[in-house]
Amino acid sequence: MISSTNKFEQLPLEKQSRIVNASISEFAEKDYETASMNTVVNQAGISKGSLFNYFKTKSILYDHIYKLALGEVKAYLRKVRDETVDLPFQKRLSKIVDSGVQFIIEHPRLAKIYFRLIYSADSPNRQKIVSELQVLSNDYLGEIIQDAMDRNELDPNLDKGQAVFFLDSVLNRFLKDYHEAKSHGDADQFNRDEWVKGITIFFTKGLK
Amino acid sequence: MISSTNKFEQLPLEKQSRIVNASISEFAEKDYETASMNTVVNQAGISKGSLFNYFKTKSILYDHIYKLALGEVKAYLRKVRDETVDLPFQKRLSKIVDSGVQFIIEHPRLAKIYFRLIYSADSPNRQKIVSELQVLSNDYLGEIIQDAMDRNELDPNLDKGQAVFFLDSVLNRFLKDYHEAKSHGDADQFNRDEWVKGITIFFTKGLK
DNA sequence: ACTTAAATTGACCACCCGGTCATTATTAAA
DNA sequence: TTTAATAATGACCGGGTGGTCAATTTAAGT
Repeated sequence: MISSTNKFEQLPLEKQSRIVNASISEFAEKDYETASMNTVVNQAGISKGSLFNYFKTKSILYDHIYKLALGEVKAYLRKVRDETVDLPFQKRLSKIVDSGVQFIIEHPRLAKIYFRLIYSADSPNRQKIVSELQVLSNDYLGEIIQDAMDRNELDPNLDKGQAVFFLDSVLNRFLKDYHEAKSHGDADQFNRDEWVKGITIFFTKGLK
Repeated sequence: MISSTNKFEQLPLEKQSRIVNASISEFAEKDYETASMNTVVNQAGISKGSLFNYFKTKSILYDHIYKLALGEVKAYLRKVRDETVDLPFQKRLSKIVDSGVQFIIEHPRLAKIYFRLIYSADSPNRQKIVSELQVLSNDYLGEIIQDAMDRNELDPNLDKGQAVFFLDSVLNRFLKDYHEAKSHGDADQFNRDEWVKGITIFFTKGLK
């Protein structure tokens, strides 16, 4: 079976990266429906026919790009998870937040695509993609919560599903707000350390 | 000063409601850029020229509709706030969640517009609107948290800003997921009472 | 150097968009 | 009933879209 990106992958790497770069910029700036293949083509400095030769349709190109973005996100998460296996829950949590912030700073366009994918509604196959992400997040955060429960750092009678949900809600929302504040210039209303501390305390002790 | 919706408001009510209905449906189904004035026109059974006579531009029509949606949301929130002033924090919280769920059930299209506005990126004046909403939510949840702090139901040394943020994150995410599950048919994986209980416990005691 | 195969191009297609405005239909005033 | 004012219409405009394909350039094989 021949991948549909076969032709693309056989291109010289320099050309590939020009195309990927242009696509990332376009899908970061506009949402799926509004993003324009013409813009990608012009920015990449290739002809329209070529682009449609490499990627049969717009949605196939989008697929390629979002998988790329998602791959980077996953790599980050895996890394921080593996690097913190032996740390207590609070430390782990704060490292996760930290690495999320770091990812946003290092890959602002990929972050934009990621958040657009999660929170917006018009990407193709959105339903399937989002439920895949839910499973991913469930596994990831679930593992970290389970570890903490095993070590008696969290209540062993916790409803794990709910706990994951709460964690996911707050983490994603924090990173999203951070990302938006940063891209609007008015970041640094976020004192990162203070927020990380606040989040971990909140999760362990609640608001009482 | 004459409102730009003046002409529209002088229309017979039946015609108004046909137009509003069609617009709500369209803006609920598609996001701003993708929503089509032609569709609105056809669905409402009026001519294109008329619609553009009532609302000079697409973005002015959108403005009218989103303000309408927001007004309904605010009315709901005000109502539940006033009806629960004397209740303890936990009861209040669960009533708020309940009324959110109720709103989604009663006004699914308005809910869609609301969530699209919050989480999507392409509405006109999005930045301004979102920061207005942030202020609104801050005032609303801030008041409820302050009340609880005054009554010693919550830690009086809480960082109120952070507390509001956590509350807002979890509530919005819960309602958004509930809304999506419902519109995809697979609701009732949400045991409402259990979730409401879980949320209130989480907020008061944390996960420890 | 000649031929053949493959890659690249951009003019072109049908379609849809938001918005306009001369024309027509409706209502009110005389 | 005639006239004047107002409301409603939809063909039309310029522009942009995703996608196609005959023609051309480039590369490979002999």
